[in-house]
Order: sequence, then structure tokens, then C-alpha cells
Amino acid sequence: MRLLPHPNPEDIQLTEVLKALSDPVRLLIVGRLAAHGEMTCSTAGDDLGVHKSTASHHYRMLREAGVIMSKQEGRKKYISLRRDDLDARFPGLLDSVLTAAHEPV
Amino acid sequence: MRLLPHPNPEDIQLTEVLKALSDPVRLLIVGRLAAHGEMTCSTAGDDLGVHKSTASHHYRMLREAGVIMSKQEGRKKYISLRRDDLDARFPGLLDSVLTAAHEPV
DNA sequence: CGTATAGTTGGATGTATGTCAAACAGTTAG
DNA sequence: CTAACTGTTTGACATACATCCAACTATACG
Repeated sequence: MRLLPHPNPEDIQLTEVLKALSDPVRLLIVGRLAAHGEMTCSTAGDDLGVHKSTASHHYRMLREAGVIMSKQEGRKKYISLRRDDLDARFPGLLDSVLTAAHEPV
Repeated sequence: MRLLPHPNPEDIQLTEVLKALSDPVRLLIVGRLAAHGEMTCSTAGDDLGVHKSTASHHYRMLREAGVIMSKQEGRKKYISLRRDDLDARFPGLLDSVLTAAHEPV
């Protein structure tokens, strides 16, 4: 069901993941996916404060870095965190980032 | 002894740290600092494969993101990881990144 | 004082990125 | 079929970044 190119688990690069997570909008998206699981791009991109084309750009960044998986179903596209792949490759990384992202300012 | 602007611990931003760590050269520098503790810019920048001015640029990125501390002593500048500050603000983050950076390809 | 050492700064360059707007494409509903 | 919905693509633009080289600053050593 992978219509778009996703990196294989062993090809996920640390620097690419860190770069993908280093944008506030993308971090927000990832936080939502972590909290609510699989969701459509519409839902994930709701109230992000950016144009839908910008959100689409961010989904591609996250996908190409290996952070999220996307699958098309009808006219909707569902995206989800690649938790297992990330945890296996970079133990503790995603959790610490998600925890840090929730911290008060 | 802080001659250059370092962000206060509470002002260190997650996205800035992640961006700082998302460059291969900087990750290498951080790995060295983690392994050997405080070192001069010369030592940290040895065999990085980049020009010394490029290395200097990376030190500034790391410093401004709050990842490293630098202090001038004579004509040498010593840089070190802000481990405690980072651990306090983003528990587990630095460790997971360092662990991941050491993983085989 | 003159020279070597340690780093920074400025200029130049090519590449990447974040953003929006508008147009487009595929899917579903009436 | 036509219209609405979901999301991507393209173009345009401003900004940031990684890099090198050359010049500069500041300190230390003879």
C-alpha cells in the first residue's frame, strides 16, 4: 500500500530525522500523530497556521526522512508515525523529542 | 567567563537544538565533545574534512542553539557540551542522539 | 618588535527551505 | 455528468545554510 517512496528502516538517517523534526510545524504534526495515531492530512494539518500546500510539503519532508508513513485510501491520505522503525533504529530518540515538545516554555 | 552570547538554559529551544544536531559535521563535533570533554576548537575541528572557517561557523551554530559552551583562554578557545542544561531541559534527548550517532550504518 | 598560532569575519557561491497562491489531478457524491 | 472534496505540483520569492578563500584580530613566543 506504499504509493510513495518511503525509506527502508535501515536506510533512515539520523541527521535526516533530526532535520525533519527541527521545524516547529513538523514537530506539531508529529506530536498530533503521536497523540492520536493515524489521521488524514486534513486532520493533521488543521489549524497549523500554514497553507495546505505548505503542509503537504512538510508531509513529504517527514515521509522522505522516514518519520511518517502515508497510504492513500480513496481521496484521503492517511499518515502515521513510524514509531517501531524509529524506536528500533534510534532507541529513545522519538520519545525524548515528544516529551521535550510537550514541555512548557 | 562567557565572552560570547549563550542562551540561558530556559531559553534553549528544542527545534534549534534539533537543527543544530542535524548536520553531520556538527554531530561529529558533538560526538567528540561527548567522548573527550572540553577541548579546543583546533582539536575538535581536526580531520573534520572542512575548512577551519566552516568549523568556526558550526561552533557558532552549536553555541547559539545552546548545545555547547565556549570560553576563551589566551589565544585558545575551549568548547564543551552543555550536558547538564540539555539534560535538564530535554531529558534523554542528548543521550539518545549520541547513542544513535554511534550506531553502525 | 616581529613572527607564529588560534579563530573569526566577510565575500562569494550554490543549494536548500518555508511560504503562499494558483492551477491541477484523482475520488466521491448528487 | 457535474460539482465538491482531498491533496499535490508548480512557480515565485525570501531566507537560511554549508562551504571555501582571503583577510583580519588577538594572543603568545623569541
